[in-house]
Amino acid sequence: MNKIKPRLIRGFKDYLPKELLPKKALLNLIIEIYERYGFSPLETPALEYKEVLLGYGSEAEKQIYQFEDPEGNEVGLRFDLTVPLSRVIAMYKDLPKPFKRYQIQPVWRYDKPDPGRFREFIQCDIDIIGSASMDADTEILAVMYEILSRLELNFKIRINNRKILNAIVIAANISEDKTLDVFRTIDKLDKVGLKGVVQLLGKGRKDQSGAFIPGIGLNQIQIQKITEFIRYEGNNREEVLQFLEKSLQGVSIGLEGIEELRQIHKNLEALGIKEHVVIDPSLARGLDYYTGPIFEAVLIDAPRFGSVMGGGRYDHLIEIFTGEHTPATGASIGIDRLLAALAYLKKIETRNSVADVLITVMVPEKKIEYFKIATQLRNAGIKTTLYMGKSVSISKQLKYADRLGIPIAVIIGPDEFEKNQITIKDLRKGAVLSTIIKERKEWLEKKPGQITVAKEEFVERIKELVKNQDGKL
RNA sequence: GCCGGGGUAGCUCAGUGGUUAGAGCGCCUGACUGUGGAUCAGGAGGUCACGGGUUCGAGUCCCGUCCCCGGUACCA
Repeated sequence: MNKIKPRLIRGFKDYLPKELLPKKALLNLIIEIYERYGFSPLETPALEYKEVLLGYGSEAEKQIYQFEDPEGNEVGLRFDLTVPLSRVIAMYKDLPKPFKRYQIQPVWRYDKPDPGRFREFIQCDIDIIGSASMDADTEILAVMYEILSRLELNFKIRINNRKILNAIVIAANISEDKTLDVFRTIDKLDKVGLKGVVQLLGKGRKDQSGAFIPGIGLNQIQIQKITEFIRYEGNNREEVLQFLEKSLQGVSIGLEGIEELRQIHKNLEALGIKEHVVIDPSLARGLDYYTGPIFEAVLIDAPRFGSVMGGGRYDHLIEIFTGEHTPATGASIGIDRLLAALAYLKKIETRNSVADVLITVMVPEKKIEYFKIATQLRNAGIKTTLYMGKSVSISKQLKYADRLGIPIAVIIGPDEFEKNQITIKDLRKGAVLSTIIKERKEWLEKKPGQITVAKEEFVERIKELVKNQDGKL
């Protein structure tokens, strides 16, 4: 028989329990917070009509997985969650507005896979549709702030405003068609540094591999005007606002943007959010649809992972579908990046099993008794697995628990059955001891983390042990 | 998309055109009285990415394809 060669489609990925367990824990935390802020869940189909997907323009076309379905419809996999959201807003006109929703679903993009970047990935979006108020932007920021705080991370949320960036471009006397190029270049500040940005705004630069990247071709005066803003660092939000007010006098779009940030600033003060959220005139973000405040979160202790959350206001996007002015603001969490950063910061636990308890089986004839014990633990809400392998060796079974990362083993052999007792073993304690103990005899005698208790109390004792885990995800 | 480097055991990698392709780790079995780790003894595991070519002979040289890595561009 010809074996089928097992292989994955390029850019796609399996999630084994070891990776999926922390990912699900993180998603649960995110959902809990989204809902606590009153965002309701929304799900939409993976497939949309191509016409819908291309609603925002055809630049997207080459990145969409598309095909003709058996009925002859031109369809494609969604590449983001904003397009389906817009369609929903346009289709269900009786939805009370402002409409607050979260959506956590996979999207597909046919672009080059990179380490940590796949063609199928999950987006975790929150958006508020139908509110032009800065209160909506504040709420989005508050959610981002709360998630990062709950993860006990050292983070910074940078905020800026597209109106301010537009004003800078106007103040620097740069032609309108170059606006977006300028924004994208500013967006590279973290990556290439101020010097690199200056080169890219002007003639261009050579990268590490020696390749030449052409610049935008601005003149010295224009470049200087831009750098004046992006190199500015204030001590607090108020200081940055005053700097901007002074520098953008007379550019009305800029003053409008500053006023918006001032309102957000006041709201944040009222919420007690101060140092972690900063106004940063150098924040640009690459997307062209942003119209107002924009935000981005970075982890100070893991800067190489880049932004882990981002978003902003997009007041003109949804009207492409609705035909009427529909202001909107929102944000998205880069869950894979965030997870990678958490792993790097050693803030996630990696195990191959969800189970907290393995019940070892030494006397197969008494399997009904073992099942009853498993049931007792399960009824108490403890994730329990009963050994199902063929070995009756306790050694094998403990090794099985060890390899799966199951922290607690329950041992019931002839002695325990006779005395109506149960032995509970905390494998984490042994793991610590094993680095010290060199003699097998001593190892066996120590029986680390092991207690034998009356059957009546074993559920309670295990509950305590399960609770006693560190605060990792 | 473009430039560069790579693909040999589950993992990390050695292997000058010349016998039957190796190592370390991991895995499996056993010993050490009903206890993970350590130790000891044994074992399994390979289409040398795939296809073609050169050659008496290819893991090794050449071409193509696929995939991975680094850089760059793009990223709703």
